[in-house]
Amino acid sequence: MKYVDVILPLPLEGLFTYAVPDTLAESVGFGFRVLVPLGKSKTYVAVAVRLHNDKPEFAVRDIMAVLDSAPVVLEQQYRLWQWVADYYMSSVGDVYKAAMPAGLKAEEGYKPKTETYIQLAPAYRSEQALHQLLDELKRAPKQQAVLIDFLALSHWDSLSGSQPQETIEEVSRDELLNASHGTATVLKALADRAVLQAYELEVGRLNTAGSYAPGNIKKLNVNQQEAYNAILFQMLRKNVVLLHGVTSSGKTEIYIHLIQKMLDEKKQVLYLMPEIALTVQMMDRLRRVFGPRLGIYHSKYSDAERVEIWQKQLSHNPYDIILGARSAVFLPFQRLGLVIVDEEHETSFKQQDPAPRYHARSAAIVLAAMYRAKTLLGTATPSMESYYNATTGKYGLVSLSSRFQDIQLPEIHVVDIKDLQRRKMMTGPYSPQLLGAMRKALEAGEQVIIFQNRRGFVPMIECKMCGWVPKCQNCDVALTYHKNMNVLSCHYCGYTYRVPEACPCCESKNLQGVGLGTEKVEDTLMQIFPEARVARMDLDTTRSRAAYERIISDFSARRTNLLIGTQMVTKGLDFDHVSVVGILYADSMLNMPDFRAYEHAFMLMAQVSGRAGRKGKRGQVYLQTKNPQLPLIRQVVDNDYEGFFRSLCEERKAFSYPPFTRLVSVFLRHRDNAVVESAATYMASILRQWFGNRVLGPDKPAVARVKMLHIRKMMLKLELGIDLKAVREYLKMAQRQIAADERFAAVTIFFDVDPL
DNA sequence: AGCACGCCGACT
DNA sequence: GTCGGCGTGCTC
Repeated sequence: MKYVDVILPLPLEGLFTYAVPDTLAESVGFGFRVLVPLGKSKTYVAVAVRLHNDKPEFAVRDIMAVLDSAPVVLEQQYRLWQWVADYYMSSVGDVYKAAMPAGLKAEEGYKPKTETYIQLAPAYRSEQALHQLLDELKRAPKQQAVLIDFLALSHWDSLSGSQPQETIEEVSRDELLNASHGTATVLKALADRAVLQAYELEVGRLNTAGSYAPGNIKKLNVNQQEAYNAILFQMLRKNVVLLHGVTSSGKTEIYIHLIQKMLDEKKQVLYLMPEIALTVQMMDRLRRVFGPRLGIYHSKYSDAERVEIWQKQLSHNPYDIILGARSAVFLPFQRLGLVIVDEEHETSFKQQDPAPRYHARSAAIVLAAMYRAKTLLGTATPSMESYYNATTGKYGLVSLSSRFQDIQLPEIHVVDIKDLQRRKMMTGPYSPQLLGAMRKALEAGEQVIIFQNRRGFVPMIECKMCGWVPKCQNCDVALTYHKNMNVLSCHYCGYTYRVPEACPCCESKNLQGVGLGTEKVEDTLMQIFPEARVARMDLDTTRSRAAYERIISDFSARRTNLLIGTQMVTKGLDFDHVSVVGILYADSMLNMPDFRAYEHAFMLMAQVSGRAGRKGKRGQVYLQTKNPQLPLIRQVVDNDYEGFFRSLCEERKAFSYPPFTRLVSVFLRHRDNAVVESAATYMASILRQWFGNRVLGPDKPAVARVKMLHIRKMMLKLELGIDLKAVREYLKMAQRQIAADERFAAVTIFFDVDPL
């Protein structure tokens, strides 16, 4: 008897073993999907990863079917799945779930897209029969017209005799209806008469648009060429190279040359971009050069499209370049030569909520190593970790400090809003300097970006009489007021509530908003600049791929001239006519109770400032803050990444934070606060036995209850060089020990390795 | 993750 | 006396 070990798409440890009936024994192999029963009534699509003859001790069940005739998961992919599961302490089943498009994991699964086509019934395929038919249709002029149009579209030269089969064009139903102005009814009448017949044809969803046009590659300028050469040189010795290039230094052009070099060597390239920044701009730029050799893989694309890309990558004719977000690291590659991680500092490369909580940058480096490929990290503001690795020599480092075509770095004006408020010179959250610059820019036909990192109208509502604040029933957070929908919404669980007319405590009607969200910015700026064409870009306005792309293309084409947004507007967008950027309140980014607050604030401000100024004109950035004296503000103004990095290093070293230590967060969740509290205390005591004062906490996180579950958090601070494998084993041991205690059996414990 | 099994409150 | 609430434990 043959057995097969499979991965189930469930958060279960380890593999499950099934028997392979003799009838299927020849048709299953590594990486094949098999249909298996689980429990009383469920069936799952599992991935076979080991075939063997070792009879297990437990009773095994038979696999029900083999779904593939060739592997859909390659050995290297499975190795990456194992690495992710191991390193990030999740099950392979979770990795499988994250890695594969839904269509490949579902039983009925992916349905090829079909289109209805029309053909002439065989009985009428002779000249004589056709003539007779057209004659008979004289009394049905609409039908006759549709038939004639059909014959024309299919190149069936009806009156001068039949055609050889090959020259007949397939005619789709839609095409025929469009061309003939006929109606579905008329077509149906012809079908009922058995004149025309419908049939279904599979059509691909994938874009094969454009043509491969390496001639469109622009020549590199001297600085770019130097950087390009330096990257190749560094790659002789290092597997990972960091390209630190200021905004507008032309990093993309360098990437394009590197990609072309890979194509010349018959290698594939994976180009990763942050989830949110996968812009039309980048797609267009790459497609103009690489045309049909480029595939796009992104969560905003339909699942069916993703299934087709997956299958294409397994075929004999895979895309040579994949431009994709995080999950594209899990695609099958046959001859990967280079991985580019663009905007490598972006935190959206780390998956936050469902497990596996993996960092796509790390996964990319591991993936590349498996193929003996190289990884290039690119950014204007390197992450702390990457820059540190570059300075210690673990990564190669290439800097590109001159801007393309002598575009000047933006001029950053620090505006002290504390002082202006005292002198009553602010118009709401706007300083006169910012408003003046905006007015000038808009009147000159230029564009403006305003950055405010809160969505909604106001992040909180408060009763002015008694101080009552509406909170979410399920989570410990204040509700955000959304004026457009006129609801209060919880940004943690998504629940919406009606806006109360009066305070439920004191019945006062004096409820007021506190704080500032993008909706309110939009509202007030439309009043101040009634002639401006305003667009807002935040989570609420970009739910669909179409909406997201429209906002960007409208602003690109200057159909809008004032763009308001959350951090979404900071990410890798290049616009040519933005002369003014406003950061309304820098302090909100600094007041986070988080050791990364400074890092994130610098990144955001540097990134959003980089949006200002293009060809020929120096951009103006207005940075409003109550603390203009902070060194961080100075570093942003001077575009002093080195200085920022040095001061951050000192701080991180002094307080033993990454990159001088490694962190693992431990979360406990339960619906009863007292239970989770004592479970956390218990777990901390277990962990301290092994890890001593490396254990911090347990603490209540900033939001201590989400979706009805109370949360506790501990942190492990581990010195570099510690045996991480052993650490993970101890953590799992502690987890098992908690689960074995009947009081805590229902407490969910999970880990976040290298938390952000 | 499902889903069945099982043990306690409001109904015929 | 039962219907059904969800808390617990298992699935090759």
